[in-house]
Amino acid sequence: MSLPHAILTALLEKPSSGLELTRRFDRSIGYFWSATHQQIYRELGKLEQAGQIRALPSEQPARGQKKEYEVLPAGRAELASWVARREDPKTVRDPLLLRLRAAAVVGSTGIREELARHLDLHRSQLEHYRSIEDRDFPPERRTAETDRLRHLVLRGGIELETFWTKWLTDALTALGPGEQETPAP
Amino acid sequence: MSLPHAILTALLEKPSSGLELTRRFDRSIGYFWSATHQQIYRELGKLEQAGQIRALPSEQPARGQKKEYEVLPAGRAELASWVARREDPKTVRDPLLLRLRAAAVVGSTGIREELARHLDLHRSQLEHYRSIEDRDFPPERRTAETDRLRHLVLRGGIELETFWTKWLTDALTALGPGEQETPAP
DNA sequence: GTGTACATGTAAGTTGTTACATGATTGG
DNA sequence: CCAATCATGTAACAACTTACATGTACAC
Repeated sequence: MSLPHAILTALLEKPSSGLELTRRFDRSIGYFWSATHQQIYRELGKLEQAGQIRALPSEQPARGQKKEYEVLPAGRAELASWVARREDPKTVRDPLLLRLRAAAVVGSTGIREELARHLDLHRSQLEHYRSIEDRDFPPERRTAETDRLRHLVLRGGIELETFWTKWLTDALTALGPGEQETPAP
Repeated sequence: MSLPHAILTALLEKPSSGLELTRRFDRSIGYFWSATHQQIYRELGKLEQAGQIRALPSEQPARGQKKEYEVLPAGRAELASWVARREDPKTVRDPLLLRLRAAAVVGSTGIREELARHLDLHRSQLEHYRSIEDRDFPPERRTAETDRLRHLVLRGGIELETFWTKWLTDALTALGPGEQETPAP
């Protein structure tokens, strides 16, 4: 139940069309809640029907024509109530950890390369977050409530990627350099 | 595409019935890939049809009767190939980070309590993982390949929970003690 | 005119969630 | 016998994924 709220947040930050939202879900807000354009268009339709957003008045509401949305008071109220809601952390589902556990049973052939590849990906994501932090959150911009909150979210991303790079580095060390034996069938 | 592989791994570790699997998905393997009993029964049916597992011979294959499964060679092969497969880390979807970002727009009323609650949950999960580490992975049990891999997975859980407790502690400090102002509508 | 980027959408399938249904076994 | 627990399952829905369809605008 988070996608509609992600969209409401994005639209409050700046009214947008479906495709603009899609692009913003590929950076910024999408770092914490990803979505494809199909999900977004469908959800925009639902939110409009529910009276939480509306399309900005324009001449041609046709296919292929840009359609901008803005949040209505009902949408803002729903978002505020969601922010205050209690919701337990969702149970973890991590394919890489699971694969390592499977490797403990069927043998770890080929998994070293995969770990190294993931390490690269997480390292570059970490660098990317750090450059955003340098650009958008210099020390003097960390006093206003809004900026403090946004910076906290980014810190979450930075520390999460830091965790992954550290754990993957440790894992590669623990696995050792060479080929691993395969447990007998 | 990870649930079938989680089940294959669990069944290789120990042949089980659907309900036993469900219980193991509530601890151990479920710490990295959670699933409900409905998902598990459905997937067991599919895996059996695909010839990757089979029900151990027994008299009554009736409703209400326990049915144990074991992995067939085809299942083990599929699991091994999945372990060696490349798969990018899935894009992040974290409701709590998203909620904080929404709070930056509509105001953070009530979110402090929620962060404190999550901190408690992550702290106790961390303690739980640590007790498992003490029990199952004393230093002398970290030399065999299988044990090293399983320990790595657990370390992943431990460091992930460490990240959350640290970030949540920082977040509560940054938010300060009192009520937060609400941005004007 | 046509290829490319922009922009919105449909359709089908898989995975995950929630609620409920049914039968077997056992302790009191 | 009856309640509680064990055990397997159905059904309906919601969320997400993948592939494709359609139309507009504009540079060449």
